[in-house]
Amino acid sequence: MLCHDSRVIDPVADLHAALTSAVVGLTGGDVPQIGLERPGNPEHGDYATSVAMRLAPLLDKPPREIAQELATIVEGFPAIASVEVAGPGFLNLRLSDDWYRGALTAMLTAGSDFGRHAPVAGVETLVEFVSANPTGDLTIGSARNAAYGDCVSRLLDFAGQTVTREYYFNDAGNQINLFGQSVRARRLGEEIPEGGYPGAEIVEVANALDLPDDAPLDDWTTQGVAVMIERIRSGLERMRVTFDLWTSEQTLHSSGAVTAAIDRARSEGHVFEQDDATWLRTTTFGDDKDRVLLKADGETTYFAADLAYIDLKFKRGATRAIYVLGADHHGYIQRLKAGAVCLGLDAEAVEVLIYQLVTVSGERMGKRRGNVIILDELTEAIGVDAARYFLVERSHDQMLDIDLDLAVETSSKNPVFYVQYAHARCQSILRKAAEEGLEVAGVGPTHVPEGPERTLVRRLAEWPDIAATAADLRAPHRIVSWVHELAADFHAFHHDLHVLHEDAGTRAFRLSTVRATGEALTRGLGLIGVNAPDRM
RNA sequence: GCGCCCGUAGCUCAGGGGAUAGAGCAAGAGACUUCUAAUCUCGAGGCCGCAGGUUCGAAUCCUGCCGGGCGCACCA
Repeated sequence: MLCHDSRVIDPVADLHAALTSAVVGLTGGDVPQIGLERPGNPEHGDYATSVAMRLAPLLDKPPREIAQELATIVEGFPAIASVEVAGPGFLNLRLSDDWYRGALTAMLTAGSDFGRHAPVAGVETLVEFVSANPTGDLTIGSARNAAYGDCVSRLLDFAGQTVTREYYFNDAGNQINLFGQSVRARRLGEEIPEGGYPGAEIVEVANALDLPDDAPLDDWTTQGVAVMIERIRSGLERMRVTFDLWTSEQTLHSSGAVTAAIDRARSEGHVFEQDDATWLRTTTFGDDKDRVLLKADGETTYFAADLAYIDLKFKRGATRAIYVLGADHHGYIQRLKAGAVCLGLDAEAVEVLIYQLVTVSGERMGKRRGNVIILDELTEAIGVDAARYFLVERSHDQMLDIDLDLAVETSSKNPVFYVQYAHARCQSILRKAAEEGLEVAGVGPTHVPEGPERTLVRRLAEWPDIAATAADLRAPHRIVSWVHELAADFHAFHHDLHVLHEDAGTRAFRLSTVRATGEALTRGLGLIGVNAPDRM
């Protein structure tokens, strides 16, 4: 596990801390990285550490000898039932009943906050995502952006950061002009212009507008954008993705922010004139080529607005600006970072997350390919829960193929049902316990035998580390994997053990485990925006 | 040509320095008098793309190659 902040309630971190104190006892201060992990092989204990091997060069002693000395110290800890030196110098730890009961009590006490980090002062993270131009409905690619960006936001929030979610939309320039012309053409029954937008949604937008046929193009454009933005917003909301801020590119121009940003970069000495255009010397800071800010015709480029927008993000108080972009935009990373430095900002505070492209049943989607799959179609076809689950099931670094035939299938092949069903089962047991008056308060003093109960509690105790690591790595798919493993452990537990046992002590521990599992599934699924139903 | 991502079981993938590399699906064999069998159990399946290097230890880190995807605008 990684060593995370100890302000989180975390039974495993407590173990880590105990081990650290033992190491300090040996070295007198120096502490190497202490790896503490759950071995795959049960013979290697509940947890194992390789710290003795890392300590060997430091103390100039054989690893097994160091492991033996550590074992003697650690053996006395109440959380530890037994210690064993194994292999080249591993320390295999077996946890005591005490630890299992304590861990379960701790997670039930923390409830939905188990694993949540206390607010970190001075960290204001701005996550800008989706940001698709309002010239059409959101495609499957934007759906991945929405799901991924939203999950990253939830993860960072859970990790104690103050998160603001922002949608930036382009409502100026050529593409938007074409959009406005397309809307008007659709309404008047004329041919859409060359390079215009042929999508069916343009017709719907056109028909929603209350404009006379001879209204100026600007009106068609402005009102068309407003309607399109609302379509996008409500679609995202149905997908449980909401934003704190909607920022228009137009306002950056009209407020003078774009001009101000160019002036600022100029005063920092990074602007130059060439071929009648105004350029930003981004190559000074690692970009492939310099970028134009003002074209020869005097128009600003999209990048000029980007520059103003970066400036705005930090002026509003963000300490970190995260961008979520598709792989086809990876070339923007250096450009954005270099742009920030040209404004006197810190490149490290600009973080660009790239997700790989999405295909549907093996085919790449494109607005000009005529085979577009829209976000709304996806959620209607397979439901919001399944859509969100599948969209973040794989690493964002990995290409994603959504097999619509498979995704539509509502069988046990579908992992989201498997996980949700585990939660429904938990609730079912808890309902029955309540109905029959079999509820018991607390974890109880019972001995916890080796078996599914211990396996399940160990899994549950991983949560704070899983959540913190997923946030650090911006990797919501780790939450998905974990939740699936938890469901599997629970199904096995449920199959092997009768929870509403006649012995009150046994019942107390098992009921507590079921409660903790139900909460963990709700919490974990919540971080990926998937519901945990009480009945199925 | 340059840059980013990927290459692990038949398929889709997990695995961010540790012991015998994991999961789902597919294919095979079993388990329902039960708090939901929408479940569980067991077996089979692998030059971790190739070659070097770092390390006590590499699927993991470094370098080079091979293969696939995506980019490289005074477009947005």
